[in-house]
Amino acid sequence: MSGIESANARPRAATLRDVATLAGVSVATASKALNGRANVHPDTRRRVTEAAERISFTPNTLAQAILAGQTGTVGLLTNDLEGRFSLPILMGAEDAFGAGKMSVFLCDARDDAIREQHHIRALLGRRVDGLIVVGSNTDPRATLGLDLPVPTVYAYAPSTDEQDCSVVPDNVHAGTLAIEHLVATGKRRIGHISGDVRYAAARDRATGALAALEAAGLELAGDRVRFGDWTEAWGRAATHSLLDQVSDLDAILCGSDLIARGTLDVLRDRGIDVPARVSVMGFDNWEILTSGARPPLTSIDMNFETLGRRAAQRVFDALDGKSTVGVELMPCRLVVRGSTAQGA
Amino acid sequence: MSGIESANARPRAATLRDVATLAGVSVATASKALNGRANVHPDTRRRVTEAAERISFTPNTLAQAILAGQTGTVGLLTNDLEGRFSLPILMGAEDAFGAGKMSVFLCDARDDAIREQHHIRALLGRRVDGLIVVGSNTDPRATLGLDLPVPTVYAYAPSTDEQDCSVVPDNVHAGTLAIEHLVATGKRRIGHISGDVRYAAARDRATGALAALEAAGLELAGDRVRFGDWTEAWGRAATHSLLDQVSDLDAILCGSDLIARGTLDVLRDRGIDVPARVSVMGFDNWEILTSGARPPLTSIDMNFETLGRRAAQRVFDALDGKSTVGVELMPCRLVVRGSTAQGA
DNA sequence: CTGAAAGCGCTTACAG
DNA sequence: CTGAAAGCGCTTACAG
Repeated sequence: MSGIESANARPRAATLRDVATLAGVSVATASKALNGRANVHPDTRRRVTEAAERISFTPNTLAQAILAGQTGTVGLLTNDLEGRFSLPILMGAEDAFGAGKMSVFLCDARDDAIREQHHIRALLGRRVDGLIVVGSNTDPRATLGLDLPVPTVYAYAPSTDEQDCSVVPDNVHAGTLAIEHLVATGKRRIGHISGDVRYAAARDRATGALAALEAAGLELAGDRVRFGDWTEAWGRAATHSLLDQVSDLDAILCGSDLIARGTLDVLRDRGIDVPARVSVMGFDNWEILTSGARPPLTSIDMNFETLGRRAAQRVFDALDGKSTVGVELMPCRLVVRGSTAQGA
Repeated sequence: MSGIESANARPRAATLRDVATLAGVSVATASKALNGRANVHPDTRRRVTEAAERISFTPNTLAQAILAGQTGTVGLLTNDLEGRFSLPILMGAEDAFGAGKMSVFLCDARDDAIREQHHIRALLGRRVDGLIVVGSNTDPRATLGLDLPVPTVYAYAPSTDEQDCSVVPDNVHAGTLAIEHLVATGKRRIGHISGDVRYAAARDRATGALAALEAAGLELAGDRVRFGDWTEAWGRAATHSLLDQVSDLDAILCGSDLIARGTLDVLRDRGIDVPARVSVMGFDNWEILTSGARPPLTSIDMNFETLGRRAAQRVFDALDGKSTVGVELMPCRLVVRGSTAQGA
């Protein structure tokens, strides 16, 4: 009873040697049998497989990796606390890699350079095959350096260095898409309220929107884009000011779904029918905000999963030597709901 | 020019042998020098350190792990698409493990048992030291089995098996906290609107709320809890019905922030002052919903980071042999805002 | 203080 | 078809 084994003794996981012994073959043969190599007697293979099954043998991927020089592992370094981007991107990456082929280390750097370096070292020590870096917004971010020993792809936020590989949503095109939709539904007096002008997302969406207005031969209602911040409160304030200035306003494009919620509230307060008199749309297609709105909010989806899949694909490409550099812009997608379409 | 090296040849990462050669010592000595072992001549240590620095040597954690029998790695298996719970839990876990000490594999099973098994196998193959399983809601979920070779902690959703270790938010207490706050602010005619009754979260919060009402010598306004679904639309519908039924209603406790948003909108539509005449609160403390509300919404925070830290702690405990079983309930936290407190 | 040797769990030529 | 040997990158007794 006074044995050396403690109550918490967890049995070491079964090893290939255990399997081999149980099956009465050498480790080499066991390895070949399990890995489907040719030149193994069917009976032997069966015995080995059964032995493996019996003791729940799971090959030690670490040992395999150390030989193969590849770990089947990717590091996803995020700065996005809410997981608004990271999780969809992770899912896209998982899909692209093929279920179970690659495992993903997720670390959160919390927009802190020190913590980021820390995580990078840890990931490199674990010999990840590649790195995907997810920013907290679409502003360009400092590169991790070009001398990283593994292919690195910047997702959502591009790297400042053109030699890096970045995959970001095409916010300019998103802005264009939005205006084209409003124009197609017959709107002509369109205003634009957006978030903090210091964000590239705000500026890019506005750029696309203004270009599309010009292409349609229209002018922006309210003289200028109302930049402010990414809040409902700003959406409300700017909507009041826009309505007061432009009496024949018939649509408001909002820089985010959150801002759009503020806009919808004010229109409702002032008894203005949406979408009949003024239609509204946002960006991000954040379901929690769009689906419960009155009416449900039309929005531009940033296609995060596609983004993640593409980022993973580019890690693969680099691994295959098909390295491409520069910023790749990913298309966004219009999702129409009641705030712009009667009866939608 | 027709060499065998392809354009994409990525140099193999530096190895301890490289360092040793460069420093003119044996691999064994290099290892000791770098790992701060005693009995290494200062000069030798310096030469080795410099050599390592020079060629950016990062020790191969896989090789170390294979010897140590520990990988310093934990698997986080989630089913929470939005990352609403997973990311904060991941962050809590990262903190608990100590920055850089442990790395986390994150996989999303998407509430699919097959995919879950798939990920488990992959994680076990990678010899994670432990597993944290995050559910998509607080309903008990099927156990992964008690014969897992590594300690497993269920977070957010408890395991159905009492022999497993689970860490979940105390929704009953959350309900109590909420009512106590409303009562403390002078409210006496309190109604409760909640989400889908099939969710434990809805039932538990109601249980806590009713108990607190009784303790305060009050009755639930509106006869019964209005269970429905987790949407703003339901919040609106139920609020209308509650207001129509209870003329002297002075507070509405909503089962989630989303429902509460619906409630706030209806109160505003009907010109009822919040919080002076009717105060409102929700659960989850989802900042995107609470901070922009009119007025900002008081809510109960589920303390996800604390939950994650605790889950990680319990993985540690199990690793140390201090294995505890059963469901651990974690306290929630009241966050007061304008919807229950004048001038807050 | 230093290094040769053994070994972690696996795979891959290479003999038999 | 099978197995002994070498080796991946590292660490840890054990001699010197």
